[in-house]
Amino acid sequence: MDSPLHRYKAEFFKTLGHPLRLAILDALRSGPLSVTELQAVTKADQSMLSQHLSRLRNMNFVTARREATTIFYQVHDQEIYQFLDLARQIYGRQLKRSEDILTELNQA
Amino acid sequence: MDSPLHRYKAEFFKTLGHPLRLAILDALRSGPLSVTELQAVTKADQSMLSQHLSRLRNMNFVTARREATTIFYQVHDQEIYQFLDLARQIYGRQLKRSEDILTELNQA
DNA sequence: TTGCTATATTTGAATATTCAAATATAATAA
DNA sequence: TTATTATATTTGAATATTCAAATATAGCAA
Repeated sequence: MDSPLHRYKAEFFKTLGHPLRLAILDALRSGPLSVTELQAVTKADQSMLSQHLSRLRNMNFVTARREATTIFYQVHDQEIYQFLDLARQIYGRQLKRSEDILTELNQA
Repeated sequence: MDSPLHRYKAEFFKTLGHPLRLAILDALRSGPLSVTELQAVTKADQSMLSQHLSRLRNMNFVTARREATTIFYQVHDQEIYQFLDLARQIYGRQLKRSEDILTELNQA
């Protein structure tokens, strides 16, 4: 049952499984940004950013376009934000569950 | 911009970033299953399954209940399936893009 | 051409994850 | 009690990921 589909899907989620990559996607919510701008927003250094952008590119989360010497990144599919927001709702509820368990523990 | 929220969110996605863990969640779509049943469905061995179930438990993707000596797992929040299906749509489109690029390459 | 700016890639060490095997625990039955 | 079944945890080696530093490339201007 470890199908190629599950393997691909796992790669998809792994690509999202890094704080900086999530920060990059968040930064691109309001439109394309250059790498320099992303450096400013995310506080990550050039090499880090470039490596993580590369992974996001490979999974087609973002696309890049060159304008002279500057490269602008943008998300490939805006629906990713609907998806990320749904994720937030779900882990919000999962977090709440952890809190509930902690509360119970403290009361006992 | 590497906030605790991005770190938590990354953990959430990382937990989904494994083929067996995705297979487990898929297997639980139609209702709770025991570990033995999950072994049969996923073809994974006992120890593997237990370890991955443990990660899914830690992130509250699943809950376990004991019935005599058998332990049944179920998903904690059914909405996870809506979420996984949305993921499929998105990576479906992302895959399509890769295919398009390949087609272009072959034509050139 | 040289030099400069923006970005990408390579490299190797540090760290984290996975896997398989062995061992541990918990409930029950004999 | 001992044995059995179902599941969980620990351990260490194999593998993958991350990070930081160094190096490479691409476009442009002087």
